[in-house]
Amino acid sequence: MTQEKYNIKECEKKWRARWDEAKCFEVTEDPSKEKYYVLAMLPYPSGRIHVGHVRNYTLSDVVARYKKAQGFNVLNPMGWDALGLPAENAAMERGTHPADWTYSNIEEMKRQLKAMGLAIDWSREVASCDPEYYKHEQKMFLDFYEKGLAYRKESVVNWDPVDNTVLANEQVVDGKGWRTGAPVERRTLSQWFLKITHYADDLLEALKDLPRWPEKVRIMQENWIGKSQGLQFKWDVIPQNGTRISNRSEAEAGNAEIEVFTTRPDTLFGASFIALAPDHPMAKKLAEGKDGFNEFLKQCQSVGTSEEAIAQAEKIGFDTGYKATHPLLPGQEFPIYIANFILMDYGTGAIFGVPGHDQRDFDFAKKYGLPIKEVISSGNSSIENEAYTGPGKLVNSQWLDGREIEDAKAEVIKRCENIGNGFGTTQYRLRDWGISRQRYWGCPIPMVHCDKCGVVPVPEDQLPIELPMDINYDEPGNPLARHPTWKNTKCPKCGEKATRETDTCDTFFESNWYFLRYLDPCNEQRGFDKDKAAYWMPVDQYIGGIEHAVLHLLYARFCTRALADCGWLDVKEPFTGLFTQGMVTHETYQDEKGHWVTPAEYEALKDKSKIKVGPTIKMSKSKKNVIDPEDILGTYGADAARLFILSDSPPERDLQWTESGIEGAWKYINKLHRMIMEQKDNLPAPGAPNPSKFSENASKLRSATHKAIAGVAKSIESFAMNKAVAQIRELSNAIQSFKPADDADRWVQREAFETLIKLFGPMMPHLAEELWAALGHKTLLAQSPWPEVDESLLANDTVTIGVQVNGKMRAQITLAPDAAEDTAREAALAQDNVQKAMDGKEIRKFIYVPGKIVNVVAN
RNA sequence: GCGGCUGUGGUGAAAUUGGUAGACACGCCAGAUUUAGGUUCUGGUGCUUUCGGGCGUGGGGGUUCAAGUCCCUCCAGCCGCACCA
Repeated sequence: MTQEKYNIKECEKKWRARWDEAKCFEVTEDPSKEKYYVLAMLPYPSGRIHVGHVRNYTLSDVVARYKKAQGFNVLNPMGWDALGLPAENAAMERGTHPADWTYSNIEEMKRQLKAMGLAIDWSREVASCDPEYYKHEQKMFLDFYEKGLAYRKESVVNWDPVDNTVLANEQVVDGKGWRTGAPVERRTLSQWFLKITHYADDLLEALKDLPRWPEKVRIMQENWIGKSQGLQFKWDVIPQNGTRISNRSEAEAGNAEIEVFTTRPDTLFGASFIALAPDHPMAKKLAEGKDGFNEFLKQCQSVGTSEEAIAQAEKIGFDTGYKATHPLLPGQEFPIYIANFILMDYGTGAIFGVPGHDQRDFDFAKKYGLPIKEVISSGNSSIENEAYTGPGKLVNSQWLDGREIEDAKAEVIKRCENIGNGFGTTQYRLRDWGISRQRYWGCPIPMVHCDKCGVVPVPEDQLPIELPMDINYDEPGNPLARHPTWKNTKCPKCGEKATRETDTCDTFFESNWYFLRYLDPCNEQRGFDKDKAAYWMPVDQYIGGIEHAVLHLLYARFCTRALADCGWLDVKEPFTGLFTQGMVTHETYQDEKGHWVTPAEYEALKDKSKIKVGPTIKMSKSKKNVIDPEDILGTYGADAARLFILSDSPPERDLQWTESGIEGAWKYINKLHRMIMEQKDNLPAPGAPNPSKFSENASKLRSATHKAIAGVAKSIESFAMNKAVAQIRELSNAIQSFKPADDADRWVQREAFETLIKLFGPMMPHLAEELWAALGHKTLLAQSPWPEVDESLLANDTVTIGVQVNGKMRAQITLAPDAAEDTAREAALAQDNVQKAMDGKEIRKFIYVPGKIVNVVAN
């Protein structure tokens, strides 16, 4: 028998055109409706969409369409994170202009995304490389500068020698550039910084108010911010000749004190040495010219660059010969070392070593023969072989003896404060965000350098500072800096000749606020209107990859706070809900020679026996285990791709892309189409009155239908899309096995069909529209509400429960859900298997949980 | 080293507050349709068995009438951070 086949390509195209005509997904602020802001992380326009994009945007689309059906005013926008290095690399390789490359990529990717049938308000599309976009970013920077949230300082920076630019701390992974993988070098440069540390505590504390964020991401941010509380105080340096450093030699030495930070002030009496970071300013002063110092410094630098290598490296130190004292430890002198395990970046770059209770100090003390004192004891703890860091009470500590650790900490801080040397303080691991990049394809930093006036901000009315279009990549380095005229300008203050800042912003700046630009994308005067932000913000559901757990998500949280402080909006926490999707993985294939083979090549092979099938791993170009979404959309259509992505694997977990999986989805789509097309002409008209009397089978189907409504809604809301798909398939199975006998049955069949269509609408929107129309509806399903649940149909008349004897399942009985215990007992004991298992033994206990279980305890 | 997550059939996975483990699929087996393959439809499919049963959620132990779920302990894999004082 020939079937009327579902013409996927034409139907999908048709419905996308209909949605466009009806402007289905274009929204405006509507105070009468509750808003819902769905945000998917915006793509970088690399040229082609990849399967990760398809997963991301399918998820956001299901949420958007579902919430819209629920009656929310849903904003679901899309844009392009369009500044960045790949454009420049492409420009160098192909001789095109980064702008041309970027805009043609955007066009291509937009076409691909549109083929997915996403419920996006494209009228709000933004591209961050548009001067109309970065103009507002420049204004933002000026406001930050005004508020002291942007500043310039000379600092040691991470230099990526391949990309020829600076990297933020967050962009250095294992001592290597996050993009290039090249070992980063240390350079001293004058750089622009954003004062993210100003918000360190708020960024940390507010994580507690983000219950709809994954725990994992909150922990990662918490660790990144790295708050620790302790005492900062000073030790006096004694010169080698035994007398205190005089004022004159103090001036020579620069300082006669060493300031340290500790989280364990309680262990003060366990101190046995002072240690400075090799790049500590005092280190040079105390050790310069001494025998072996230069060799020591060299040794410090020879350690590998990876974090792990640094952490595992042997602890080495250099004895300066100087000693230090502290007023709370009268009569004691402590040697001052320079040690490779002390970081200049953290705390004060100096510590006092307590070998008994810090493993690093312990290792160091062992090596250099320094005293190891026990000052904390739990009674059975020991510092014989390793440092003791557990709980206990203070010992060998004079006026602290017997105290609890926390108590002792407070006491030492108090005494230091009393003698005017030191204070309780908080340290953060978080550093300010260095945003200067020595690249062309970024947002120009709107600053001018004037010989007379110094650094002068560009006046707002001169914005945007646009990138020049006539650039070349004939030589390495920043094309902006060597452009013949661009940087020449006049000082806004004195009118004399001046030079523009030629550094551009880190491209993470653009993604700091794009979700705000979506709210008001055509506003020329301001980045966005405050009232619009008041309506739409915060983002209700943000969806994207885990790789942005720290970088982007922390920067965006910072930026929203900074903007709030500059009066741009009143919300300071941008994303109330966050969902991080898993990766898309695929099997790997290698031929006899070990060359990687693509899945498409593998499928096309007649003889697959010579191919070695390797592990399923994240799709990567180098392993060639990549699926091109374009092929999938072309072959199976958008709905099949979307369905497959939502089926089986929970969205937070990795998704294994398989040929059989996508085929299965495609078959199901055809099955649904066939099922409804075969029956549609037998059904009553849309909106026919409820016959109110139903056969038993029809009642069962109604019950299944309404259970599915409640079940699918719950699953979607908890991001269990795989379960939602399973519930939809369960309903369609029930419908398929239902054989209508009369008009009432056919009414029920229509109800079930229509419900089914509405339930899979968010997932397979094209098919849903097609079938919705086939059932005689003139309206768009995309504009129809979610079906209502008839609660009375959710309860079962009877329920089948298990009967256990001594905890082992022996039989099943069917009862009313609220059947009395006597009824249950009678039914249970009437079962042959139950009698057999009881083997004539006496009933000691009879447990009956209505609707759940019977357990007969007999012995 | 520290922190987190995960471990359930051949595979992806389900399983309210502890209450019939394996829903829904993929694959596989058998049958029907088809010239054949594919599609489609029907049935079966945790392992094992002497067909009575027995055993099953990474291993071991515990609590309970009852444990994938709670507690203790060990193991494996993945991810993040890593000399942070």
